[in-house]
Amino acid sequence: MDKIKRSNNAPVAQTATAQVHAAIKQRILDGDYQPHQYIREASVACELAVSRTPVREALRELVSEGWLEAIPHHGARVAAWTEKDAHEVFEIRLMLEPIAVRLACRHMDNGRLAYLKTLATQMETLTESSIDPEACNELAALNHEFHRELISASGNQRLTALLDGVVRTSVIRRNFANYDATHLRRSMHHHREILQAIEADSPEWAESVMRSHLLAARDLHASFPESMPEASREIPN
Amino acid sequence: MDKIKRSNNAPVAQTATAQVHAAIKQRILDGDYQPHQYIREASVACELAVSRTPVREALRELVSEGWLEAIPHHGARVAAWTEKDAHEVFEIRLMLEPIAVRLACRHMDNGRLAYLKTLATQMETLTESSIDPEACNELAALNHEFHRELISASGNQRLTALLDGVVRTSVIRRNFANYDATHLRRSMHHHREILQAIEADSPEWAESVMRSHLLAARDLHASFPESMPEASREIPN
DNA sequence: CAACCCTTAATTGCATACAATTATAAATCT
DNA sequence: AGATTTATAATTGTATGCAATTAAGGGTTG
Repeated sequence: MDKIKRSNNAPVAQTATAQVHAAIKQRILDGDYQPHQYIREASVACELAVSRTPVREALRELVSEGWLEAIPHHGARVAAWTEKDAHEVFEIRLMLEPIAVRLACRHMDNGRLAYLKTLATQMETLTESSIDPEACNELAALNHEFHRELISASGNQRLTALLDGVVRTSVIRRNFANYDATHLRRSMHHHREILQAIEADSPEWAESVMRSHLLAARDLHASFPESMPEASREIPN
Repeated sequence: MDKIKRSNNAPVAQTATAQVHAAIKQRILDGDYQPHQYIREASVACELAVSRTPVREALRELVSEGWLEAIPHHGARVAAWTEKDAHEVFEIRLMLEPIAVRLACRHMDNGRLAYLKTLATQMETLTESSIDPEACNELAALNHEFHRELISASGNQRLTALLDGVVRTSVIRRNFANYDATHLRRSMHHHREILQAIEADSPEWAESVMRSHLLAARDLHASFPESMPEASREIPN
């Protein structure tokens, strides 16, 4: 009796607008649309065989989600990602996630904890095996799901939605291209330690580890200054 | 040589969509649209003498901003405000604003500080005079501007936008109806003390006062349990 | 009498046509 | 030749008409 889990809160591809929404987001993720490139309504409408109306609505949604930026009477273009953006996101995550984990200690239930453990195990298994691009994608997805589930346990739905938006827009390309074996192992250990702290019912411990986790990730990111030409890389954490 | 300040980042009422956006938001604020009431595209379009298209786009924007909630194939209705919502918002503000003020200490410049002082003075003047409804509106607006300007000084634009959204949706009715003279004086003192801490270049002090400020506001809010029937009141802080 | 199906009304979702605005570029004037 | 102006094309913004979906009410049937 597995409950259906929907990790992404994107609109289900039932209406045309939702389909266009998903399609454009995928193209941004895949790098088909490069930063600062304008997304023309007519082009997308033609390619996806729909009218401009659902395209317009999808673009508007993507703008409000931070994927695109709208210039009045000029259309929407892919949001570029600067070092300042990365800095801002880490600053915000450092304010929210550690305290969120602290709150999560109080509201954690066995089912969720078990799910988090399976996620951690899956990530560890992937880390130990070969590091092909496909595995990197999977690792990134699992990592996001882990963080999201942990935050969700705080019981604060607004907080979950907020962080979802903040973190999501920081992931342009889903790969761990510029990773570091040492960092990766430490990261996996952090995940385990957070779960152990929660089991030990020590909010301060869990909060502290999460803070270390994020600070380590920020440091790693700072050590890759502007290396990628077109789009920012995945930031492991 | 006053620089033009735009405290609200709402779309300027130039395009029809922006006008509809502003109009509906105002109606929500004024209580013309009550919680859980459906906003029909056709009605609004007729009343504002525009077509359904800009109405649709405005509604979609308001949904993404948290003013409305969309039910597929049923339209958008005014988001209701529960005690849980208020709790979540305070929890988030407590995570973000104190640290934001701490950061603001490092980036504060004289011009901004002077502006904050004038805001504080204006609020104090209003507090000392009579408490008519009009003064309450003005006080709430100044209070928002004060907090917003303070957070903005953190230098983190994303953080400013984030908090703007979180706080904004918590204000359904712009009044200080359920205020308390004692709280109000304490609140004004907090504002002054934060500015003094910043001038003294003491981030920890400023952060601590902001935390006290928010905790006091939360406590006040908790002491008015579900008193208002239709829409939530302004939460003074 | 209750449960089910079908019809109907209302509303949103989508497509197309047209208007308004702006960038581009050629042409003209100084 | 350089700057300015003006026409043109491309793109977004808006209006209207139609299709799809859903909720409700009346009718039918067991």
